[in-house]
Amino acid sequence: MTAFGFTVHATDGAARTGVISTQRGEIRTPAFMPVGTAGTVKAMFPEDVRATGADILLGNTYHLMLRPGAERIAALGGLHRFMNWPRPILTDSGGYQVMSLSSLRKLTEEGVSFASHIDGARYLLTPERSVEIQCLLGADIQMQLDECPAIPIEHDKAAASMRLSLRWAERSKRAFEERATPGQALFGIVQGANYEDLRLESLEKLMAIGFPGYSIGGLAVGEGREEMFRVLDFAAPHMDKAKPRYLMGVGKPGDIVGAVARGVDMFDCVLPTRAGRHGQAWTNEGPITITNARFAVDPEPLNAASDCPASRDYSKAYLHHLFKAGEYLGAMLLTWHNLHYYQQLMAELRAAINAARLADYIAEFRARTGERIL
RNA sequence: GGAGGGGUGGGAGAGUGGCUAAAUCCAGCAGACUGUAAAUCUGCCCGCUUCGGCGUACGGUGGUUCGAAUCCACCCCCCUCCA
Repeated sequence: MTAFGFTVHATDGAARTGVISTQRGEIRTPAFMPVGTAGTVKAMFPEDVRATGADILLGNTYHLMLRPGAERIAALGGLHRFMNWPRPILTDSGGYQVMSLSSLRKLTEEGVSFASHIDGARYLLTPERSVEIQCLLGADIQMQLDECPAIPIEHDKAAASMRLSLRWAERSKRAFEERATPGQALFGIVQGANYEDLRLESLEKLMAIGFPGYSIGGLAVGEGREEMFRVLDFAAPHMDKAKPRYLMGVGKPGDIVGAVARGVDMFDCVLPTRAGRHGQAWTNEGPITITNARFAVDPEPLNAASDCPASRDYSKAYLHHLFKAGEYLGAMLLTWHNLHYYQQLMAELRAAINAARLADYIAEFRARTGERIL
């Protein structure tokens, strides 16, 4: 049994490369984790996800507890076996659904009660139950239940929310220590919206509780890139350098590049998969919408030099046609391509940090994509 | 030749006197998507526009009416059945 651990290999400014060790394998950081909410990275075979370069996937407490149910997955051998992904899995706690399903839930000190979006049945998700579910799933890295409020939010509301998440962090850790098996890890989540005093209070108290990794939650929720980077600028330097830092739910390639430069080690985002299903593809020159009329007769692939079949072996005209015709393969190919693009980006960032030339890489990235990265 | 039904915006198809530049769907054009209630959602979609409007428009012509896609007359075309 490999104990959970994190080793930093190289640094370049605030950025660093490293490896997270888990019982199911190593995670090269900075890492991008494809999102497999309901036990599948939508429109992808697990082996193809791995082939893009993913070391770890994200799964979801809320969706899996509703269907097929955490106990059933446990009875079937756990989530890894269930979805045929033998490598590490990180599970979200359901905290994001506190925001995204705000119309279907009720928040109390005890926890969150949801009316299932599937059949309306009521479920109570407490910090303890969330940990229990994540243990039943067999998640290698678990998240504490938290409240993820959208920005803008008034200071006093953000403070109350952040402190509730802190109390839930303590309860989550207690439950985790009772239940988890060796090799699993539970991360605490820093909240506090875009208020420096709240973020620092959250960080300090979370570190006092003590976690093997710290997530930054409640960003990319409406504040914009510049504001998100401002929060990272004042929060990241205070985070434990020896522990992985996970920026939850982020983001666009430009967001990731900027956050890596500020010392973030882990990311997840639905964007490459969702946008891929919706016809958007990231290229070295930035994102394109494959359904645009100009691609109808474009014989070039998305990236002729790529080692990803989806990027290299199909013309834009063909991809355009698949989307216009509503064919599944279009969504499959663009998802595949986008996931590969993201993993390629992470590999390039790691290589740049290891070579101590991240600033050059970012300048080059900005020049070719036109992205604004402060 | 007779009887009946019908011709509406790129397509399908509502509408049967004013609330109609005309529902809805599709096609088309563009945009959004950040710890996934998302193979989803939003906007545009006759022309011109200084975005307030202006012009033209529901097979054709003429008429009734303050007002017609809607009522009347004739004409043209399409479909079904009978001969």
